[in-house]
Amino acid sequence: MGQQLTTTKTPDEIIPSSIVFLARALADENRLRIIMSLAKGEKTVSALVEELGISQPLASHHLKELKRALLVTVERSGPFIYYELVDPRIATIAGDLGGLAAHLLANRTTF
Amino acid sequence: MGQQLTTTKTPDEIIPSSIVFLARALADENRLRIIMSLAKGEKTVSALVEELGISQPLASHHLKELKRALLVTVERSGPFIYYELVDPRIATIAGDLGGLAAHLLANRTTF
DNA sequence: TTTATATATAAACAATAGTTTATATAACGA
DNA sequence: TCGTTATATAAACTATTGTTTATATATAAA
Repeated sequence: MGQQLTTTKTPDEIIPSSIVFLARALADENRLRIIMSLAKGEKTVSALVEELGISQPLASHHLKELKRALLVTVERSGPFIYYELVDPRIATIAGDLGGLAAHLLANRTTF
Repeated sequence: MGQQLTTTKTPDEIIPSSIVFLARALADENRLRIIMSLAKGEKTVSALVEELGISQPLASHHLKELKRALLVTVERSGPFIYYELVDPRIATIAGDLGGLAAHLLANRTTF
């Protein structure tokens, strides 16, 4: 178990695949909203479920993917499980993508 | 035809979906390699096909997706069609993701 | 014109990924 | 230990996406 991220590859091969790996984490609206929410501080699953209006199993599923992508850490406190962003840079990068998207949309010629 | 990116939505809804839209463009290894290659200058389809070692229809397919994501522009010159990155920031952001990925991998506790 | 080259498109298929529903596990208070 | 709450997991289903194969279109040279 646990996705193999490193093998015997040249940097040219390693880097693209690890970029793709993180980009995938941002490429789903529910995961992105989880990331943005966690950027404001650690949260329990139920807090995310309520805030985002998604089902509990769906939240757990996406949190597991974010863990697989090394983006979140998990900590239990009694019956609650807190998820926390490992590195806030992922939210910054998401913001950069949003800025670029806004720029591309504003300057696009074709509809 | 042409994906609807803007509707009557609040910024909270527009921004996530446009981020997801661009993140998807980076979330495939072949598209990412096309972006990285175009970051070094405009290229014809055949040049990309040769450089990346992918089939011509596959290259055309991914280039069409990048065009849909507003990331590339197209220009014909004789029988050749040149693709060019609209904004180099997409490559910068990809690089940022790579830097973060390297950091996450270096600092990860679980395998 | 015909032929060759460059690219796009369409159809079929394969593979991934997201979602729901149902159920299991873990913690804790009564 | 029983019931309740919080979360995870598994299975089934659906939807989306990537790839190949075959064919169409466009340009230009012979």
